Amino acid sequence: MREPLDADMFTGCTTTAPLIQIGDKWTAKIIACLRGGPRRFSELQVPLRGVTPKVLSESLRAMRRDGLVTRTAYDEIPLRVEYALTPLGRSLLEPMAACCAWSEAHLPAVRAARDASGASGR
Amino acid sequence: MREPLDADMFTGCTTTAPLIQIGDKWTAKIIACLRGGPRRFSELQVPLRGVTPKVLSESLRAMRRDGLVTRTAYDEIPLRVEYALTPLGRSLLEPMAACCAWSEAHLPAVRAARDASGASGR
DNA sequence: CAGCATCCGTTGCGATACTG
DNA sequence: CAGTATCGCAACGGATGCTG
Repeated sequence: MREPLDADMFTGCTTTAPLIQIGDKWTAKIIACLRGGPRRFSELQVPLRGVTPKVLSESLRAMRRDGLVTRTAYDEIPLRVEYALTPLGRSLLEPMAACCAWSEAHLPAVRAARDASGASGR
Repeated sequence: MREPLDADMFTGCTTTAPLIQIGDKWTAKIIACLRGGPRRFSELQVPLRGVTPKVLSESLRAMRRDGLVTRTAYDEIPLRVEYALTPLGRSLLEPMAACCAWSEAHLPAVRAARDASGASGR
């Protein structure tokens, strides 16, 4: 007989803590965008189609607070601000790569399973 | 000069597709719970503190549809139903382990960064 | 026991308009 | 250019009660 699940299985789980929000809509993509070096605010808006300045700004502020990115403002006209990954933020690229590899390898299977069960949507 | 970001950088990105919801509140934990073998509905509710039957049921149904878990009902009194990982679902344990490893390694740094910027909350 | 139905609060996200 | 301020919706998750 298998042992019962521990009721406190996740109480101390660091991953549980709502500390880093890479599960939200944009954070992971922002990190991917910054992979090749610093980027400007408006540069980020291009691949992140449809992100509004407000939301992008919120995401970046949260990431700064968590030490994932840095913000550097240059005194120029017009204004220039660049965001870059910190070493901490860069370290996130590894687990992200693992997730992307899984997706590429197994997403067809997921798609097939979905098509199989309840042929039309559901 | 760095090349500009591709506007279509994420348009074909499989990870972008809202196909698998391991980023939601419960899916990843359910997978972790099923790691050691099949579990009953009520067994899952124990470590997943505070999950309501409705939400757990919804999550499990979505996971079944995506081919991550199987559901087996036994004709007994009282009712018994067991959920188990499919090979596909089990394969998710790998990237999940990578994410957990990152958390354990770097979450103290995140916490420190957060404490440093805006000492009290914010 | 294993769920489904209904209602409801919170939150994330987006649209739009405006400022340094 | 790089944001902030306001508004509003829709989706997710939770609470409660009922059924096979």
